[in-house]
Order: sequence, then C-alpha cells, then structure tokens
Amino acid sequence: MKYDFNAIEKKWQAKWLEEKPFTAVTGDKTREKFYGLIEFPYPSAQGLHVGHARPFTAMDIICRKKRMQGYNVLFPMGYDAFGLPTENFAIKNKIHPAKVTHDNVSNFRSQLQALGYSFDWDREVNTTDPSYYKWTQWIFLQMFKKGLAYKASMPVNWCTSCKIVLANEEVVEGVCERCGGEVIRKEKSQWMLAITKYADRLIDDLDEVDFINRVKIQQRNWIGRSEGTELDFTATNGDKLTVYTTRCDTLFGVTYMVISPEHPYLDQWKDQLKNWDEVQAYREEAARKSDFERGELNKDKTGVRLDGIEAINPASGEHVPLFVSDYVLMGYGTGLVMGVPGHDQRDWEFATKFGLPIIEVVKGGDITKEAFTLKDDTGIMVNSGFLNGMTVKQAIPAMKEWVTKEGLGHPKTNFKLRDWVFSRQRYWGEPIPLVNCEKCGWVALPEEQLPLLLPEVDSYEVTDTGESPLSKMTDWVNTTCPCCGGPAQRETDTMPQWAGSSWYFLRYMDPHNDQELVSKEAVDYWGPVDWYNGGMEHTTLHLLYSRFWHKFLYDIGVVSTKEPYAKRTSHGMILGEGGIKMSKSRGNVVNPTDVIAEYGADTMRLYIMFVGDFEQAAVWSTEAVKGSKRFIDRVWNLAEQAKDTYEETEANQVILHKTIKKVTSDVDDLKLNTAIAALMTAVNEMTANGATRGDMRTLLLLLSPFAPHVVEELWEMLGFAAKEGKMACQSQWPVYDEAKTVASTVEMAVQVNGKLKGSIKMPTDSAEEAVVAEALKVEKVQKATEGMKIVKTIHVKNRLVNLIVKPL
RNA sequence: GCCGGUGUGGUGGAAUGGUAGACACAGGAGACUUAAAAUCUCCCGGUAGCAAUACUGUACCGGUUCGAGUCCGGUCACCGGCACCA
Repeated sequence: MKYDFNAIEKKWQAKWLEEKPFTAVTGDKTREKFYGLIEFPYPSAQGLHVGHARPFTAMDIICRKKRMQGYNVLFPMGYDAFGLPTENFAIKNKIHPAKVTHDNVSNFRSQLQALGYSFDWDREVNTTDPSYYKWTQWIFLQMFKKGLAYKASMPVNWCTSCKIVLANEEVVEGVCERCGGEVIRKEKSQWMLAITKYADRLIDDLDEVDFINRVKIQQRNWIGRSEGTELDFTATNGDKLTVYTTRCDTLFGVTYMVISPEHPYLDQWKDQLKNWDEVQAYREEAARKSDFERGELNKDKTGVRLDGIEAINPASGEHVPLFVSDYVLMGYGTGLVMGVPGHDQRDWEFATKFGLPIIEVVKGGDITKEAFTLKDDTGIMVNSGFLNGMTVKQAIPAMKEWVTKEGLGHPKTNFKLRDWVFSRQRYWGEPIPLVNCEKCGWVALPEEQLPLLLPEVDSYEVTDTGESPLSKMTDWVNTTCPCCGGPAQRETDTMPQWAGSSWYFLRYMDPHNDQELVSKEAVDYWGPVDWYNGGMEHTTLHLLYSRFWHKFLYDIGVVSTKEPYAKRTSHGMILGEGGIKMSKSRGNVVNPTDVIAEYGADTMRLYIMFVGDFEQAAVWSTEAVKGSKRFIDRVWNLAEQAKDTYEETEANQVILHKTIKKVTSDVDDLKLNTAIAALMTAVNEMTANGATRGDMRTLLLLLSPFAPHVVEELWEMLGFAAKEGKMACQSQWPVYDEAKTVASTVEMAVQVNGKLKGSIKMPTDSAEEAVVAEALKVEKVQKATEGMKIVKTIHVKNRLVNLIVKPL
C-alpha cells in the first residue's frame, strides 16, 4: 500500500473531531493537570501563516506527549478578533466587521484542523462574541470601581493616517506601528488604566516564574524601576524646586538647574521673568517637536536661561542659574533636574555648550573630557563637605540620610512605565460600559446590563474630529443615568485590542459560564497556565498587560494565583527564502495550506520543527521540506516490512531505549529539532537491522506527537488499534531503562598529548588499564610514544583516553 | 549610547570541557530503468598527495586546561529591544 497522506489525514481529522479524544475534563482528580497555551491568533483575511505553525505545532507536540504521560491536558484555541484590519476591510468593502470576522474565523479554524492540532474545540473563544466581551467589560468596571480606570486629558500619540490614538507601545520609531503613518502629539481626554500602581509587583513577581531570561530582562527594563531621591531646592522667589535624582551624592557638584518646557511653574513665573518672550518662544518650538524629534536631536542640547529667577543649592547655599530645556521630560520624575555636569554626560554636554562651570565632586575620571559617571567604588568624593573621602557607594546612602534628616527630601522610587491609554476612537472594539451624567459624572453601567452591545452603525469611519463612529449614533449615545435617572451620554470610545487578550486564558478554563467569567472550581484546578509560548514582540504589551489584569483579578478574589503563567517561552521568526522577512509586499509568504496540499500535514509539522532551534529565527526552504517527507516514507516502508510479531528484538533494543531517552528530554526542553533528528537516526538504524511490530510499537508511540496522522494509520495497520485502542487515546509514553541505553561495546578516542591518534573498540565500562593497553596497540600511538615516557593518563569512561608523554 | 542575542561546511543546523560537522537539504559518482521521476548504495570543511597520510579548521586576538566551538579577558560584525528616564 502506498502512503496516501491526503486520505489518511482527512480520515483521522474527521475521527478526532467526531470522537473528541482531546477534550479536557475540568477537575479530573485522578490525573494531574497540564495547561498548555499558545497566543490565540488575530483572524486576518490572509489566513494562517507558517509563522503560526511553528509555535502551534510545538505546543501541540508538548500537549500530545503530556496526554500520553497521563496528564489531563487543556490545550485550547480561540480568536483575538477585534481590531483595525477587520474594521478597515469592512469600511472598504461595506461589509459588517462581524461578518468579516466570522468568515475569517471559519477559514482559520479549517486551516488549524488541517494541521491536525489536538485543540479542545469545545472551548473555543472569540473576543468579539458578546458572551465573551461581557466579561471584558465586567473586568473594566471592577477596575473603574477600584479607581484604576480614570479619565485624563493628556498629550497622546495621534496617528495622522489611522486617525487614532496610539499607546506608547504602538509607536515605533516615531511612526504608527500598523500603518507607518506620522504620529504627532495631541491633547485628548482618554481613559487610562493605572498599570503603574502594579509596577513593583510586576517586577518583583518575575522572580517567582519560569520565563526565559530575555523576557524577564525586557520586562524589567520596560518597567524601568529606579531607586533615587526626591530633594528640594529653593528658587530665589521662594518657590520650592523639587528634583528627582539617582545621584544625590553629587549634590555639591550642582552648577545649574533645568526645568522642562511643559512645567506649570513657567506660566506662574511669567511676570517675574525678564526674558519671558524668549522663554515662551522656546516652549512653543519644543511643543511642535514630536517626542521622536526630541530624541533624534539629543546630541544637540538647546535651552534658554531664565532671567530673574535662580536656584539655591540646599547643601552649599550657593546660587545657580535656572534653564528651560527640552532634554528634561515632564513625564518622568518632577520635570525639574539638578545639573551635575561633572558626573552626568547629558549635563556635561549642556554645561559645555552654555559655558557653565563643571565641578569635580567624585575623583577618578577626567571631567575635562567627559562626565565621570561610575557608581561603584572606583570614585572618591571630593569638594563635597561631609561626604569627602567616601566612595560613591557609601556617599549615596549617607546623603539620603542627611536629606531626610534635614527635611529636604526623601528616598523615592520611579518607573519608566506609564499608565495604559485605554480608549480608542474606533468601532470594532468592546464598548466602554460607562455613562456620563451632568450631575453624577462618570457612572458605571449596572452589571446586569452587561454586555453593552455594539450598536449597528451606518458607517464605521472615524469622524473628522477624531471621535468614535459610535458618537454619531445619538439614539444609542443618549441614555439615562443609572444613578439619578436623568439624561446622560454613553462613552463612545471603545477598548483597545489588548483588552480581550488580557484575560482569555481564564475563559478557556470555563468558556460557557454565563454567571461568572470563570468558576472558582475551574480556576483553582486549571490555573496557572503551565506553559505559555508566544512571540517576543508581545513581551512589553500583551504579556505585561495580562499579568497586570491577572494581578488585579487576584486582588479582587477572582483568581487564586498571583501570576497567570508559570512558564513562558518564545519562538523565533520564520524568515522567507534568503533570510528576509516574509511579507505580503515581497510576495514571499508561505501558506501552510499549500504545503499541506503537496506534502501533507505531517510533513509540514515535522519540517517546521526540524527547521532549526525553536528560539532562533529560521529560514524557510521549500526544497528542504522534502527531507521530512522522505522520512515519513521511510517510516511507512519500515512498518510495511515489519515482521509480523509483537516481540521486541535484541538488535533494536539499544537504539530504541536511547531514542526514548533523547526524545523525552528534548520535548521537555523544547529541542524539537534534535528530537526529530534522533527519530530519524532510529529509523535509519532500524531499517538496517530489520524491525518487528513490537519494535515499531515504541517508535510509533514516540513519533505520534510529531506526525499524528500517519502514526495513527500505521498503529491501526499493525494491529495495535485493535489491541490497545486508538493512538490518540493512549495514555502511555514509553519509558526507558538506563541500562539498556548503552551498547555492550563502545568506540573510544585515543589521544597522545591531547592530539587525536585514533580510536579503539572497548567493552563498555572497561577499566583504565585495559583501555591504556588497547590504546598502545594503535599504530599511530606507538609511533607517537616511541622513545617517550608516559607521565600521566587521563581516562574518561567510555569516551576517551589521553596519554601524556615526555621524552625519556 | 545602554540592555539582550547570535557568529560552526555550498545551505539549514548538531555537539553535559572529551573523536567538530549528528540529522537533513543541495551537489557528485554508481545501481535499478528503454528513459525520466522515485528509490537504493557510496562520496562530500580546506590545503597538499594517486593513495595511505600530513597539516589546518568553529568571526578575530590572547588566557585557563592533559584537552576549548564550549570556560575567562579583550576586539569586530550582524540581529532584536530601549533610547535625553536625571
């Protein structure tokens, strides 16, 4: 019989859908649980991409193996379906976004099923489903009630092309992450989520989870915790000038101060400044620049000296000039900075440009050339009163103590992380369930009115003033206040795409619950996610946001763990041929469906795992796919030619036990490429040895997570299905015997003075004397040791012997 | 600039400090075939040599070690993230 992948894959996919062998049972006390999660896709019109297949296949293999090891496995799938591309498609083609979403989801589902993934399809979720977004809205309301959601007028990132407010995270190199359009700053009233209140916990709890290091580091850097001091200078007009510094030890080195152009003090000082016009002109120019431009021009410091007000150093009592400059940001610290040009490179540049004195207060560098910024023990304090003679490490706490004692300030922790801009002026998102009443202000919708459904609109386009399309639906907008019953208006902004994905992993645990977002029983049993794999690009977005939401849900008692994910791994990108990024515009996007049509899903799965180290980027090669197909062909032939006995052979014992060991540990370590290489080695060797059905049984069990369809077929063909049931229902993973993983003889390397001279065959675990004796029989060894004295032998059991010789 | 990561044959990539290049792809030679495809067998880092073999080789320079792709110090290149965060 020929290997007809098409018929085989269709046959087993249909059976799996019908018989549901992958259904997870909540609270099965007889088995330990395993929750494997991959990031649910955005159902784009283009359909599944090979970039999806890599992480999905890997987690499918892990979950299939876990099931075989007896775990009760939750491996769900869903769709993160709100978002701009669907809305834009709807606008262009005048189709309702819900219809577009439905069609795209159907396409995704059939593509996913064609790859044979063992998802529990009964638990599918869709963020645009009202029964789902009801709970997204519910969580938002709880945050609102706890004061974590607030409305603030603030400069926002405005994409001139999408006409939408972007989160900081969505602005990449000064342009819109999605469309590449210009981003400008604009004042707008926005809903915000106070993620910064969780900043400490988001950093500290990273110590408790098993995330790959680069994810932890990137999150820590993004949150950007810094321990410093807030301390007060005084202005000559009596105003208090509070600065934030991490180098309070350099206080005696302050030669000037800088205030941010956006600082409210400046307006108050209007009448006291002799050069107000100049200051005001500078401020206006700074306001015109985008954040990006400000950053780009950072080499060239600009600023204006305030004429009329100076600052007084609290430590020395000296008067120093005060400048306005846009290198000081209003959004970080206090918007005021003390200038220490000797020990901060930016201040050094500013002082050099404006001819300000540079005082050395830490000895160790050459401050005529650049600022000396080391914070360790190399520098010694000078010109610094009571700090003189201390190292920087000693001076920082000493100064903190002094500042606190003198009532001049206090230690302070700052973060780079900003609160999350949570509203979007768009249609295709969750409506924000709040009502604005003239008397009562912003009022939460009563929970029994959830979900607040998206109304039907005539047009999905943003209004010219940048308001949400919902604002045009006056029937929907005008409502009554749940509090006082008076007239009120609904919020017309919607939530960002990151909302629905911030908690979806919880809904999978209990997807049909219409009373709670997840039952206590389900969350206690399934939580936390045991293994979550996803893209690095989500590290500071989705991954951080969902940790924040989960911590909030923990605080209000909905979930029982502090962290949502016990383990996080990340896959590398799949690049197009030639190592360039796949993109529609380059026309080098590989569609998994085409590969399946030509080679089958099992080949696709094997290839995408075999392509390289899972964590590294890999280059797609359509040529190389053949190798995976040939491997399956060889397995097929081996099975067909297998001797009709269920006995296992001695000849294949070592290779099979070795392979069990290797595949088992490699899957746990996410080294799927070498696991497949080990299976290939086993098949090559078994082909040479000849195999029985008994030998095939072990091989098929090991191969089944990788190539489930062909294995299911061969399992049946060789009579195992009749004896033991379907492969998909197996809860047995082969176990190896360490003693059987080693052959009776081993090949050992022989070296003389560390140089390889040949190899010898020895019985396993031979003693050193026997090995040395055998080694000395090797011709090249004799040549190399002639006239020499062996002064030392190094014997590594079963691997090598190294003879160290010296002339006699 | 700061923080990560990576650098190994023609290609993708393997190697708990222990025979570098597993496993594949491509290529070459041969078998089967009327022929092609498929399949099977062998070869396949470089230099020299008919060969046995010798030397050399994991970005570069140095060190530790009986032994280094692997550990340590320094340099370079590329990729990703952050970027005036005081």
